[in-house]
Amino acid sequence: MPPRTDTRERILSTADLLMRQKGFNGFSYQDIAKPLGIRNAAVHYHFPTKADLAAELVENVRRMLHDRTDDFMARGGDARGQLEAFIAFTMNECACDHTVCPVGAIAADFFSLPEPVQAAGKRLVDDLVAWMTRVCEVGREQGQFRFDGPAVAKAEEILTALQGARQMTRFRGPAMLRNVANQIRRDLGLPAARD
Amino acid sequence: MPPRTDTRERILSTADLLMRQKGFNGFSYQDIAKPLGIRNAAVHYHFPTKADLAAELVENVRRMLHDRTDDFMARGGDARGQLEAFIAFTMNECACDHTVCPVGAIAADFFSLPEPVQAAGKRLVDDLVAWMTRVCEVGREQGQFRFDGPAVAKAEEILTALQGARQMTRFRGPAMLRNVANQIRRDLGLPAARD
DNA sequence: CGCCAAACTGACTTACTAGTAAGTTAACTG
DNA sequence: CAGTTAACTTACTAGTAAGTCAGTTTGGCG
Repeated sequence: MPPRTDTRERILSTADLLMRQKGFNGFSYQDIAKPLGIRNAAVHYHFPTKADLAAELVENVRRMLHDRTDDFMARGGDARGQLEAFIAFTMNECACDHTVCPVGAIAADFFSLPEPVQAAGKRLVDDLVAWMTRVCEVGREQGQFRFDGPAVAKAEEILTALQGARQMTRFRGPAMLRNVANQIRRDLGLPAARD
Repeated sequence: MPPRTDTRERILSTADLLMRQKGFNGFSYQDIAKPLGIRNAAVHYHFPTKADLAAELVENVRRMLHDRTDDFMARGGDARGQLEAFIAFTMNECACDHTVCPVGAIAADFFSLPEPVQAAGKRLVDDLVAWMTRVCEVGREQGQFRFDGPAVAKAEEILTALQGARQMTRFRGPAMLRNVANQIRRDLGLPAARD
């Protein structure tokens, strides 16, 4: 049965935005409660500690990634389509609300994070790398992508470049992310998108 | 004349480490003062606000970069040597103290930062991109590097990949940064370093 | 209707935050 | 030697952080 209110979901979505805009240590339970018109304690009712909240946020992203990619992981498919969808997703989120990805949001503050949040981040990154590695493998086998070296290294390069670009966009504006996305395409032998 | 104590320098170096390990919002004046055996107020004496401290940290990095690269910026030189030195510097810092670069440290928390710190970050990123763009230009002209597209896009890709890799290393271990560095080399037509 | 439990509120604690103000020490300076 | 100043300490404020707990509202159910 559905919950009687959607408060829990609204807390998650508010916290998600705050964490990706300001980092794990850059927002408080007050910052979540105020715009939702609820009290501090209501947030604690749903998420006893901040670690619970952040870990669930990261885990949700991992589940979403899993849902979107498990078909490709199992049966393969259009590698270029997977890559372009990820780039588009990244650019869209970045343009909409100037957020970084959750990995970037917790990576910088890593050594000030509670252990469960660190662990959730590790699981997400492992899944991301596994998926992108498969995308690179399949893309090269099918002749869509051209690159030297192991697929995992190429995958890690693509992911880290996009993550870094999304962060640096805050200093240099959206052109940077477009440039990096295009360079990733060129390196793979794909045509760059027009700016 | 030299200052009568080195407290100011020791504050800077302690804060630098803390900020790059835990992020701007992940450490306090207490965290600086305690290991130095001084009081909270002594830190405020040298750096009235946390923004003053962080902005100076970032500005110091920019000056260091400038000092190390102004000869190359003015007269050109060995592009591959510049790139390799930067990769080595990045890998060394990362391995020593598990820090991210100052850009990464403040990028994630960007929208919770005081304006002077944001501005200092922008200046540093602008200088970094200008330098790496020149490295890519010179490297391609001299036939050391091979890549398609504008040099600035390649430069941004290299910088963002290294920054992202240095962060993700926290989740995946040092192999990730080595992989990314090698993939950057391969993409440029350079031989990968042995692991 | 009355009961129960989920979903809160109000009021609170404890700990820590950045920052300040006034006083102290010790080295240099005239 | 007296005065000045840099470099602090001690003691503090006001605000905010996460987290707790006892009580209240609200909707569903027998």
